[in-house]
Amino acid sequence: MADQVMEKARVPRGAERLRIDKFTARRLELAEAALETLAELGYARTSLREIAQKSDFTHGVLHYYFTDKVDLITCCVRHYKAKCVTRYDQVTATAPTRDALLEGFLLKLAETLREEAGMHRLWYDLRAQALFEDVFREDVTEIDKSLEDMVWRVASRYAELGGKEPAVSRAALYAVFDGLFQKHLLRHLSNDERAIPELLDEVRRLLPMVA
Amino acid sequence: MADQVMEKARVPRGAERLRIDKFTARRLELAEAALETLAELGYARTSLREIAQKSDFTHGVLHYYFTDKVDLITCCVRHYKAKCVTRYDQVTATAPTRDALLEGFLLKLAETLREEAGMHRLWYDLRAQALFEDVFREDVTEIDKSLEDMVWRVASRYAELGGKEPAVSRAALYAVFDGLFQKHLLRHLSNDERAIPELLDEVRRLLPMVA
DNA sequence: GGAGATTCTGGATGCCTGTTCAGGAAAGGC
DNA sequence: GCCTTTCCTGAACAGGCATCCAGAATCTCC
Repeated sequence: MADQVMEKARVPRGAERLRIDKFTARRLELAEAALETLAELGYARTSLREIAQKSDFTHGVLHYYFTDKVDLITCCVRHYKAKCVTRYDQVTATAPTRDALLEGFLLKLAETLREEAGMHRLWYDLRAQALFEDVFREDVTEIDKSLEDMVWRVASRYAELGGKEPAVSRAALYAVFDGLFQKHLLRHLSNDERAIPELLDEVRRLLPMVA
Repeated sequence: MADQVMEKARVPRGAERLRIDKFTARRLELAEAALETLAELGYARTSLREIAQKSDFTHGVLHYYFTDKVDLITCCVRHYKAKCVTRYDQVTATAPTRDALLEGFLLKLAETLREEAGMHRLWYDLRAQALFEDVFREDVTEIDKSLEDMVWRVASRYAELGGKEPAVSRAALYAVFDGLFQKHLLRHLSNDERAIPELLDEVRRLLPMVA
C-alpha cells in the first residue's frame, strides 16, 4: 500500500484520490510525532518503538505507512523543511525601515532559539548524519540551500533599505549566521542564560557590516 | 583497575608510575583505533565490537581500559583535540607576508579537507551529539573554543601583517570559517570535485575583508 | 623458575533494535 | 446488514548491542 504514493503514471481521481490524501495525511501526522521524539532524543537514540509510544499508535503502524526507518526520517526531514524556511519572510516583507527589519529579525531569532531549540538541534544532528549516509545528502543539501536563501533574503532586503548591497557571498553570509546560531544553541541548551542576548549582540553588530 | 588513572591524592612514583603510564598509553592506542572507526561510521553506527575488530584487540579489552562507552568516546574526543588544534600554527608563525600567510593557510585548508575529511565529519557529528547529551558538552565546548582561538590566531596575524586589526568578533570569525568548511565538506564527501577550489575561493575573498 | 599481579580472551547474558505478519477492528460501498 | 477493503494491533523473529566474567595468557619481580 505504502508505495501507491509514489505512483506517477496517472493522476488519480475521485475516491482513489481521497484515499491517497488520507494516506499521506496520516503519514504527515506520524512524521510530526516522529519529529518530536527525534528532537528530544536525537537521531542516534530514537527507535521506531519510541516514536510510536509518543504517538497515538503502535509501532506496527509505522511500517504500514513507511517502507522503513529511512523512509520515515526522510519524510520527517522534508516536512520539517516546509515549516521553517519561511520563518523570517513576514518580517522581511513588512519592515518599513532598516532598523525595524533588524529588530524584527532579532526578535524572531531569539524566539526561534528559545522555542525551537529541539527542532534545531535535530537539524544539526541530521546534517551531521548526512556526512556519513548518502540517503540523507540530497535532502539535507536542499534544505541547507533553502536556509541559505532565507538568510540571503533578509540580508539583501536589509541592504536594500540602506541603499546598499550585501558585501559577502550567499555562502559566507549563511555560514556566519548558521555558525553563530549553532554555537549559541549549545550554550542555550547548557542553561547559559546569556546565550540569547549575546547572540543578538553578535548579530546586531554583524548585520550592518555585511549588508 | 581502570579508575586508578583518576587517582589524584598522591603523585605515584617508580614502578607504579610506569604501570600507569603503560595503562594510559594503551588507552590512547585504543582511542586512536576507535577514532578511525568513528570517523568511518559516525557515532550512531559505531559499536564497541566494531571498534575492537579494527584494532588488534577483542571487545573485552575495551572494558578493561574504559569503564563504559562514554568513557571511551570522551577519551577519543580529547585525544582528537590535541591533534588538530595547532594545525595552522606553523603557517602563522613562519609566513613572512600577508599573501604568504593567506596562501599557506589555503594550502593547509585544502589538505585538511582532502585528507582529514573523516575526522572532521566525526567532529561535526560529536558536536551535534553534545546538543543532546550533557556528558559531551564540556569537552565539545572546550574544543570549539580551541578551534575558535586557532582561527583567531590566523586572522589576527593576517591583520597584523597588513597593519590592521580583525574587523569582526572571534565568534563571528570562527562561525563563518567553520560554516564554510562544513558546507564544503559535505560537498566534498558527495564527490563534488569543485568543493575544494570553491572553498578556497570563498576564503580568499573573505579573509581580506575581515582582517 | 615459580608465585602473583596484570593483561587479554571470547562466550554468556539480557536488553533493544527494525522488520514481518497473522489476524482483529473499523470503514466504505451497496 | 453484509461483504470487502482499509487500517491497525501486538506477538514473534533474527540480529546487534553493551556489559560482565571466568579463566587463559603474559609479564614482573624475587
